[in-house]
Amino acid sequence: MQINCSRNLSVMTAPERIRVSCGDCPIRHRAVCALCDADELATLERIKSYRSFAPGTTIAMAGDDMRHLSSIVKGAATMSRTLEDGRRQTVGLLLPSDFIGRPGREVSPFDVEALTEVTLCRFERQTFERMVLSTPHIATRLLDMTLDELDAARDWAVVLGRLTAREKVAAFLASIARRMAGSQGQTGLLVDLPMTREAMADHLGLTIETTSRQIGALKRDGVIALEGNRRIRVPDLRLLMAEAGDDSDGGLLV
Amino acid sequence: MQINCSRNLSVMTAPERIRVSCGDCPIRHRAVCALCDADELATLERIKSYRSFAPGTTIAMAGDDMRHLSSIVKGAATMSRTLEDGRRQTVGLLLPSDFIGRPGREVSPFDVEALTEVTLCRFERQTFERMVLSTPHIATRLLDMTLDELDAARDWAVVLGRLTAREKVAAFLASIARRMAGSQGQTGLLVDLPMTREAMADHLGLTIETTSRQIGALKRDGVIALEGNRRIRVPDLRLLMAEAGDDSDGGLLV
DNA sequence: CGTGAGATTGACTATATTCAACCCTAGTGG
DNA sequence: CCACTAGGGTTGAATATAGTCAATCTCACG
Repeated sequence: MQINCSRNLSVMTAPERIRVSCGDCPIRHRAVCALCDADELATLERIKSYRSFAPGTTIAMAGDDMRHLSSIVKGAATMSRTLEDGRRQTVGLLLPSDFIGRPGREVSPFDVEALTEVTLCRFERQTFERMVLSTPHIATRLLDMTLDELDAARDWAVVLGRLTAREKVAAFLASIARRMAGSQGQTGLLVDLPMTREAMADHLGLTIETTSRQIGALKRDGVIALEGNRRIRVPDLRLLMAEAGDDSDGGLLV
Repeated sequence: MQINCSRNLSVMTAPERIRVSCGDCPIRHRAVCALCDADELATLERIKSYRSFAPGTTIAMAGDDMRHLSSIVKGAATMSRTLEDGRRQTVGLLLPSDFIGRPGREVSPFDVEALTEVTLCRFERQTFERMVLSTPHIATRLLDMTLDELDAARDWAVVLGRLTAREKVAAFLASIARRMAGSQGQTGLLVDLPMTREAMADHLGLTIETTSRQIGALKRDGVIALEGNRRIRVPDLRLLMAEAGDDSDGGLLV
């Protein structure tokens, strides 16, 4: 479990003990609490707790008891499954506002690992479950988020099942570009990749080598430019999306 | 769009006009209405309508307006996406009690096609949406079903991304065996396949030929036996599941 | 009995994997 | 200050797996 300083950790620090008021929360309007009114927010404020994880560390292992349900406030994590012989498949990329866990289940079906420094806003499971039952605003929002994730998971099935290696890589980069859109220079979109080639490969159902080769090919063809290993420039997002084998604008997101 | 009589349609009949009372409904305790009490059921009874589709026909096309949300009462259908160049990936196999559509969206993101004769129990979308908001029993059940489907979709991502062709076919047959478990003879489990090799291939991210070859290989190895093209006998389900590359009992279902 | 869709089989090919070597960069310690 | 190290990344050659193309089989149905 090496500590790789993705960007914001030049010195290894103890996890910061953040405590943000819900009103100032960066994911206030996108997370599971998005629809909550002032009263409901006050309740959440009382029962929430924060916890941080260093890059590369495990947030939950498949089979673990889930004592908490959480929202990602900051950072990126993966949800994955590993087969007995070591093959691994990432089944979800978790970004700020994404929800971890589900009401009514105590055991995590997947491994969850921090890619970068991750901050979670956590609720004790049973407390939250009670709150879901009594708070339609939360139940409704949770249903909506879950339906969105289901659509995304199904879109991803098309990527895994039918796209070529080049198309897979292009689809992934395009989806990251959309979700993590960095600075929009006149030279194009700057996108920080929150993960190694290995994590990308696990997400795409490819090997590291194939992933690397396809990134190289997209670079050679001018579809992307690299700025170090963890950052790409996308001169023309339309071009990148066209490489993803689906010219429509719908679908194909993580 | 050929009509292939999978099993129960020796003569092509006009779709039967069934009308079951909710109390007698075969999916009463598994569908979106599972938690409803007598009053709620009475309301559903008033607003529901039935519609049947012949095998091979289209229930909804990607991009279509969804005027209704439905539960599958009988039969099997697929949800799939087709790329411009014709590549197709099935993203979900729909069986009795499964729900089609989602509150809050007017347009279907996928094609939905009947594999066998399908009977739907339908609700006009906006009426149902209002009912979801006012009926926690429905909202709760819908959330639970959606979370289950999300888990299944993620499990399937592992199949698509990391299993070999043989493992994919075994995983699929095992999942069907579990969900459609037919008669449990002393010679093993009898499983009716509700689909052609092509539909299987589309579900597994393989070609027809590879799918056929792997079925042949599993047969030669005694893991399965064929009784015609649409029915298999599974002498030992554990053996079949072991072929699916995941020896655990969890996960790996459609 | 002829037809046609679905299924199987074979030969060849393309694509991604495997195995291995090597590069690059940042951090470490002499 | 510079050599050393290690993790991540890239590249090349050989290989395996699934795809493609084409022929053939099967069987329910007309």
